[in-house]
Amino acid sequence: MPETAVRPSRRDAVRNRDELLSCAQREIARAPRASLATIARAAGLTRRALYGHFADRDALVRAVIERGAERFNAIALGVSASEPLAELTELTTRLWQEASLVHASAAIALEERYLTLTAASLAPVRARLAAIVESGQRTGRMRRDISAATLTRLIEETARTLIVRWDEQDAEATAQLAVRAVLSIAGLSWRDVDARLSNVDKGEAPDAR
Amino acid sequence: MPETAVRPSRRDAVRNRDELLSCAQREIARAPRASLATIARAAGLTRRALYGHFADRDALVRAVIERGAERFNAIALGVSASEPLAELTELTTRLWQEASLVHASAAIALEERYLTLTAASLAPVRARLAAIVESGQRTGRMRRDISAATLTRLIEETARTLIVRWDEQDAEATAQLAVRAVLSIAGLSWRDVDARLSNVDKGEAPDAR
DNA sequence: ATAAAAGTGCACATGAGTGTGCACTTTCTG
DNA sequence: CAGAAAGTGCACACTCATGTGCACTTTTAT
Repeated sequence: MPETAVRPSRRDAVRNRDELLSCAQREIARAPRASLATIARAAGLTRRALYGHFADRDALVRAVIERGAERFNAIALGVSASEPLAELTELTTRLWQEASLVHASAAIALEERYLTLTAASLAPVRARLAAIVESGQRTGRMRRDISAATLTRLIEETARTLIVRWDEQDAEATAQLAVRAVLSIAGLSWRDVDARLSNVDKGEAPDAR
Repeated sequence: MPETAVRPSRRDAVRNRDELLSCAQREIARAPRASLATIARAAGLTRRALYGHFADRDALVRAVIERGAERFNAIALGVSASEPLAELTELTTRLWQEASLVHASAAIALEERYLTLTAASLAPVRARLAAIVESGQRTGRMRRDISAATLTRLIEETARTLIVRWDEQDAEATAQLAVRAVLSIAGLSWRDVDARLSNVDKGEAPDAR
């Protein structure tokens, strides 16, 4: 046998590594400058033990970003509906359910240092959204006064804003608010938005004007 | 004569204090944790000299926030038009011109520590916007599927997002993009938005739907 | 021109956070 | 059970930023 994997490493270590990532996610979302001591303590470990899992703070943060992006991308790829506006609605709603995970990525995304990594990690989501927007504009369901690229970015930022800067208690209501905002940005009048959210999945819905 | 103002203080000192505030504004906007050394150097002064103007970092930051809010509020109070949507358009456009000042306030506003001060300092702007929204909903020109308070906040956040997170070169185009986004959030369909921005100030414009 | 105000340069104390070394204990896993 | 992996506790060196003291020079206003 080759010398690969002398010992497969213990299971509790894997659990602890996972716990560290989860806690880092939460703590960093709460305060982007959360110290390693805080994170380790939250995971029930010592600061010293953390260094057994991650070389340094940078390695930990990158792992957190990639981990968040992973679930994010999975959701984006899983979304599909008969029509662009329905897809946009579903995408926004689904991502909302992962808001707790998103918070971290969003908070870190602002840091100049990790901007490149974040952008790269979230490429699949962005690509999916871009496809939806393109299809929406082509079929006349989304606004055409703004270029596809700009509109994609605008929708992305609007969703991010709602996710990051809305600490309301009523998650249900806020999620719907996000959908309303996104659909409005997409070009729909508020009456169309309202109608669309009243009769869910009624198949062929009215397009943008 | 009473002992008030033994020496009226030098003029260059006033200039330097002003320069410090401007640079602090810019540097903090660029990196919220900018060190006092960086700020002082940008103002052509020594870190030590900075302490001659402000007791500590906290005092400097508060002064920056209040300074930014001041111009902001002045603009908000100066805006008036015949009709709510026109007012909203003008408010967004005007605030855009002060974007460089806004950047700082926005960056600092995220800091838990100064959130109270920021909110208080910007109260006039918020009040003005709230009045516009209320009037817009009452006259049927703005959406009614979202409460006035929530819609006010939503518009505010949308504008902030566009201002903070858009580093494009073409300021003109971006400013118009902000207006389009804000009007869309207000409830207009994209065709109405587009029509409104084509014939500027045509007096009586179509309302929402 | 002159005295106070403003700014410089340095030194120093402080505090928080990072990353590492090392001896020791706990906990899995085969 | 035995031994390696994982974690603990503590000490240490290092960096970066803040805030202050003090002697000295430059600038401004009268």
